[in-house]
Amino acid sequence: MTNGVTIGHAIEALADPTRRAIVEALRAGPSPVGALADPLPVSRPAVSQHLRVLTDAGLVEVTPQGTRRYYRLAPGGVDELRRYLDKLWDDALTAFARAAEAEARKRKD
Amino acid sequence: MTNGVTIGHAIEALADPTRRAIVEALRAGPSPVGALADPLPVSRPAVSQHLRVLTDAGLVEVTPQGTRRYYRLAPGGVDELRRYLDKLWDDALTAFARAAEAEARKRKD
DNA sequence: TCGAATCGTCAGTCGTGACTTACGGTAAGT
DNA sequence: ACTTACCGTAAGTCACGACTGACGATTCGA
Repeated sequence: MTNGVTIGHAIEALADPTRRAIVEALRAGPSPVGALADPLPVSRPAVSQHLRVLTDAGLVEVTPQGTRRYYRLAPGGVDELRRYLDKLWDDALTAFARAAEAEARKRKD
Repeated sequence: MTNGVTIGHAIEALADPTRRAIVEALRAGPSPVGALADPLPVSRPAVSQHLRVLTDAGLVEVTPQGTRRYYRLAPGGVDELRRYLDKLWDDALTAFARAAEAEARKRKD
């Protein structure tokens, strides 16, 4: 798993409540920093730092446009996390099935 | 979104590297605490505390058996997180498509 | 019944990261 | 050119959580 670090970064990025709020806001579409910070209970520099973390994690992307920078969700980064959890869910189910089968076999004697 | 708190707990639980290592180990099947702590670079009490967090998040479940307690992945908890990311991915894609369409329309005049 | 094994909890330490204020830099409008 | 708006970065503070060591509880085997 060579990209496990990246997945770790993505999960750790989404772990912070403020960062999740930013991501939630970006679900509606691209937005500049000020508009993101406005409804949030933290300062604008704090949002800038969070956006930095989200960008490094590959979850958001930027497009400078005049004096403001529009941030948007990066489908690729989200997809990577999604695949990871899909695989984890698969393993959880097979482990569950295997345990159930072992239980049934033990009950039979 | 009444269960947003639970999802937050699940993501925050998976944010810790040690906790992710525990989850990775549980992918193979149920395991007692000692066997989980053995290959890890932390003490057994630390693993116990991590399992407590994972249990509260609904990601793992316990089955006491004699003096030892077998922990296993909880497919339901993982599935909840999976659904959340699926939806997020969906929104990211539609926002992306909408932005592309707007760009195309702007380019046309 | 007595020792050994397995585990959860408690109290305390310590590093990490989220936050604020202040500052500098860049682009648009007048 | 000068002002205004928007933004990233730096330095410093502070709370939270990950970890350890010690202790008590429970269960099984001798």
